[in-house]
Parts: sequence; C-alpha cells; structure tokens
Amino acid sequence: MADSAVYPLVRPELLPTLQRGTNTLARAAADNPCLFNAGTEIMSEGERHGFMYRLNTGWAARSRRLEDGRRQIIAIFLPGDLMGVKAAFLERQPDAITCLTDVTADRIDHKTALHLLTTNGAVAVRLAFQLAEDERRLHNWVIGLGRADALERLAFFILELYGRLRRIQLVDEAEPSFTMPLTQQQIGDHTGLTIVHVNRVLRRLREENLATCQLRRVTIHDVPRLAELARPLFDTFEREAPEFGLCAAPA
Amino acid sequence: MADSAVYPLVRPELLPTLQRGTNTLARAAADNPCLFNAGTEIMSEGERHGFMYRLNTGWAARSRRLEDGRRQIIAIFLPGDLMGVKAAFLERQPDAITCLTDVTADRIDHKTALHLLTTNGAVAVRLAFQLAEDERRLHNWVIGLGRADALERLAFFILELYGRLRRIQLVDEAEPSFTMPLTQQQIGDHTGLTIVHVNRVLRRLREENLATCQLRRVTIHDVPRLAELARPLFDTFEREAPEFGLCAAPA
DNA sequence: CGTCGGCTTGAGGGAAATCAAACGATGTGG
DNA sequence: CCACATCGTTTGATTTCCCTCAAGCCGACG
Repeated sequence: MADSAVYPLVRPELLPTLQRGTNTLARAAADNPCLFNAGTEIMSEGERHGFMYRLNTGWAARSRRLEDGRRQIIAIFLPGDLMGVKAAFLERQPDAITCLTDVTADRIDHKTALHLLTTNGAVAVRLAFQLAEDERRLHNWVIGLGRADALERLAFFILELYGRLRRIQLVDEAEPSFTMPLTQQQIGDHTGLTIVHVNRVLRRLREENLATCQLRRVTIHDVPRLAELARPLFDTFEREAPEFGLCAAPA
Repeated sequence: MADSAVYPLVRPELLPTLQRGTNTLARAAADNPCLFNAGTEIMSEGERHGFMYRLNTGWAARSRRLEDGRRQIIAIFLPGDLMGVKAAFLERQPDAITCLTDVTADRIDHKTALHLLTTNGAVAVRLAFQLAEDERRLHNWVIGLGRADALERLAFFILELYGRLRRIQLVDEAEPSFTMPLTQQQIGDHTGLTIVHVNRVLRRLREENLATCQLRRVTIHDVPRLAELARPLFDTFEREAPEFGLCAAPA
C-alpha cells in the first residue's frame, strides 16, 4: 500500500525515506511473526519488555488500570502501527498493551531497533514519525477529554476510526461501515465515560440517524452531519482535508 | 547539568548518546537565539513554520482553541524541552505554541534537524527521546482527563510541575515552592476544568493545608499527602521512584 | 436450561458547569 | 492624587450533564 495514503499528513518530501524505513524495519522484523489471542496482554504495566511490534492484523490498545479499578484506554492500534516505540527508551513499560481481537504482529528487538535508529537514517525517520503521529492523535484526544462533551467525543471516536481504517482499506465504502471490536465498556474506557452513558449517547446517534454502533460493527449513516458534531475536535488539517475521509463535509 | 538527573526515566545505557545528541543540536541551534514576550505565539495553528526550538528560559504552552472559544492547553514546556519536534514531520502546525512568560529559545531549522536526524545517530536518539518523553507525559494526562476528578487533577498538576522543575533546579527546596506563571484560567484550560471550579478546588487544597497556589507561586505544604491524592495518576515509574520528587511517599 | 457477558433502560444523586456579581491589585491618564 | 479601567481572583445561586445504583433483556454457549 502506498505510504502517501497511509500517512496523508506527512511532509511529502519525507515519503520516500519513510517508505524505506518501513521496509528496512519490516526486514528486521520478518523473522519473528507473533500471534496473540484476543484479551492477551502483549506487555504489562511495569514490566521490562525488550521488543516493539508492528501490528499486522487485528486491533490492540494501550491502556492503564488504576488501583481502584478505573481504567483508561489511551490509544488504539490498527494494522500498520508500530507498538511500543516509546518504551524502547524507557527502563520499563508505563502501561499495558492488550489485544482487542486476535492479533498478528512482527516483533523487533529493542536493541536492533535502537541500533537501526542510530545507523540508518530512514529508520530514524520512520520511528520518529511514528512517535510524532502517535503524539498528534493523542493531542486530539486530550482536547476531546478536556473540553468536549459525550456526544462530541463519540462522534469523534467513530470518525477517527473511520478515517484511519479507510487509509488501510478496512472500510466497506458502500454504507460506509466497518467492524469495530470494542465493547461499550471499552468505548467508555477510551472516551472517559461510563458504559451507561456511552449506551445512551450511542442510542441517540442511532435515533438521529447519524451512526449505528452495534454487534461489533459501526455504520455511518450521515458522514457530514456526524463530522459537524465532531468538528471542534479536529485539528486544522483534518478540518480542511475532506479527502482524508475524516471530515467529508461537502466542498 | 547531568542528563541522568534531567532524564531520570531513560535507559541508562542511552544517556551518553543522549548527551551527545543534546550537544550536537545545541551547536546547530546556537546561531539563532530568539526572544519572545509573554503572550506571543511562537507558532500558530495551521501555520507553516520551518523551525523547532530549544527552550532556554521561561514557560511556554502547546494549546488549541476551538471555534466556540473553548481552549485546551495540551502541554507545558519548561527550560530544556525541545518544542515543535513533531511538526518537523508535518506540513503545518496543528496547534499553537504560546509564551506563558518572556521566553528565550534557540531556533533550529527543520531542514537542519531532519538532516541531523538521518545522519547523526545521537541526534536521532535525542529527537526520538523527546518525542517519547512528550508522549509519556501526555499518556499520564490522558488518564487524568479521562478518569480523574478535579482534586486529583490539580494535585497531579502541581506535583508534575514540582518534579519537572526540581530536575532543572528551579524549586526552592526549603518550603518547597516554585514560581508558576499560569493564571487560574490557564490552569483550567490545562486540566479541563472551568476557572470557577479551579478556584474552589485550589481553595480546598489551601484549607486542608496541602498546597497554596497564589500570586504566581506554588507552595507545597505536605508533599506526601498531596502525592497520596495524585497517586492514581502516576505511572508505575513515578509511583516507585520517590527520588524523582514526584511521589515522596515515605519508604 | 441455566448462566454469563454484553447491552439496555429507569430513577435518583452529585460533581462540575453556568450565570452573575463583587473584590483586590495594578496601572494610567487627567 | 484620585477617578477609572483592566485583569485576575473569589464567592454565591442555579442548572445540567454525567455518574451511580439497580434491574431487566438478549444472544451465545456449555
């Protein structure tokens, strides 16, 4: 798949380098295909873990559990993402990475990755870019959690997945619709809401004919109106770039 | 100052490389000392901006403004931080960087930085590390905004600053206390609360003799009890590492 | 056929938002 | 030197969004 579709926000002059980095890393990782079942923890909080991964198929999540049972899903990984890059620099994992579905991933030794980072410019770009891209998405979520209400958060949640899945061709464009393996509890843990409230707001989205989120499948009935709801949470890029599929407002 | 103190969470074997990267970048930046007044926007939302910066003195913030006036301060930069690394990979700035005080910073051309990233292993480590460290702090904030109440958020806010300022020796250890130039409005914009609520909760912290936050100065009266409040929001590192000054719970 | 995980709905309560206004410093210009 | 404006802080009254508690529902699966 073309990097320009996968990384639409990057400076175009970096694309060839990025592609080379992806390939070099892929070669370094190819020896170590891994398979995890849904529910497995790939790495745990506090653990020393010597690998990063490239997610090939399935969904995974970075999450943290508080001592009193509260839980937050910090980020969601989709195929193509590098997982655990940050941790290559740290002594231990600050949070867990768990499989939301069955997962296949390629494993890369931290030592190998760090060696490539310092000796191979393209890999350096690829790794730094993954960190930058994670950070950009995280920034958007911080806005959402800090300043948006439940409706905006869920609209944004749906559209962010829609956009990311489109880029890796996992959306059925007809409807449009896509599979979405999170339970309502997990959606709540990601959006900072309770399961009860998630349920109510999703019902509202359904009743207003904006989007249906049932049976592990999301169907978006009205992209522009949904995007209107989530609009405050998009950064300037996404607002002005309907071609990313994030904000398909009429031109 | 020793990197080991400034970057306490990093893998020790990376420290020398990190230090070299810092130095190389510093040399690349030294030609371009910049001075900004409090309130200035170093870069704006949507702008094409060709530089990243190393903050030397003063405070700055990454923030985003929504169309209806809501505002979120995504991150706070303190002396020593690299600002705008992420944007080196993107076509435009998704959010603004504004000066909370008068600021001095060294400017680095994106092209130079990207060139060094690909040709100089130590710089690659330094840049990737800055991104990873930003991301780690952001992860902590996501937990806070998603799952913590106002009291926990403000306790965490104060202790996070305390820890970071300690490492760069900007804390008066006697009390302990430190200058903190944010207005209550800005604290609210960072913690996802309204100014009114920030005020009430700060009053509560003061009345319970935990911390005073007045006249641009924070004084912590009882570090352990404050840390007890914020404890859920620390990652495993910080919880177990009283020497970082983040969690000074009795051993 | 029972039970288990996830979804759905209702009733009541609470944390934080909103609306509104006053207070205190600081600065400024007549 | 005092009126006056500005900016940040403080406090009160009211509202609302979301949480908590509780219970029923539905499909899957042993």
